[in-house]
Amino acid sequence: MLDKNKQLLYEKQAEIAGAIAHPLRIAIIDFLKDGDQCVCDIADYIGSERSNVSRHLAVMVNAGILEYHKEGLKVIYSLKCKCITDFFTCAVKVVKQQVKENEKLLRAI
Amino acid sequence: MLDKNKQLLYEKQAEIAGAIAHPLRIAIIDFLKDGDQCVCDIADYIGSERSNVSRHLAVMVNAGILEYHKEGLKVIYSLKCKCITDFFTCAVKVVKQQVKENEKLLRAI
DNA sequence: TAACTATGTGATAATATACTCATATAGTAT
DNA sequence: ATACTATATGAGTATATTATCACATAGTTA
Repeated sequence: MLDKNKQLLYEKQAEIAGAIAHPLRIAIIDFLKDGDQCVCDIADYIGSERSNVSRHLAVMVNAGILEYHKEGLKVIYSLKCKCITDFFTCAVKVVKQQVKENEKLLRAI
Repeated sequence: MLDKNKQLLYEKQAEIAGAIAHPLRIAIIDFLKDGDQCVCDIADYIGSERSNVSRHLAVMVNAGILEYHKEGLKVIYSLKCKCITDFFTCAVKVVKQQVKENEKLLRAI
């Protein structure tokens, strides 16, 4: 059975996974991988409203995967833990595996 | 700007992250790490209804991170891609970092 | 000070997720 | 065939997430 401590860790980990679990947030993480960016540049890049981007950023800061600092009017966001990109490496593997299976299926038709 | 293909990949990756983003599902993944299991044993382990567990399993199969095979009445689930545990390694790092920061904060009071 | 720019937040509506209970399905055993 | 066990699913409710708009805040510049 699950003990309380493990459960607590699972909740925290679920929050972190949840903070990644959105196409726009993944786009943001992928963008920040190549360097820190302010909200307006992120918004331009992913093509969404600043208020919306601001909220998505807040979700990720809250989960502990992003950090930020202010520069004048701008707020610059950056990845707090580069290891987060390991997830993407795995996710790509999973997607490739699925594509392979779909190809097999297609050939069987 | 984001191109269509990247956007498609981001959506798929978000689905995978979403399939991890629940305490019970993380508990299940952690449980399956040590060996394949049937629904009823998973349900007993995490302490939730079988119907609920069945749905959580379906989410993960759908996202491509679990697979299953039938053995008589039982359905045995297993991790499809061990690399999924890399995410947990990173998540633990993130959590530890947060704890450290909280300790700093505490000492400042 | 006034106008401006970047960011964040409250309120709302739309949508998605999660859990529960009852029921369906499929395989097993008597 | 009947009763049983494991699993999955439909329906309903409760809750959470997301996007949008309007507005608030904070720093900048004229």
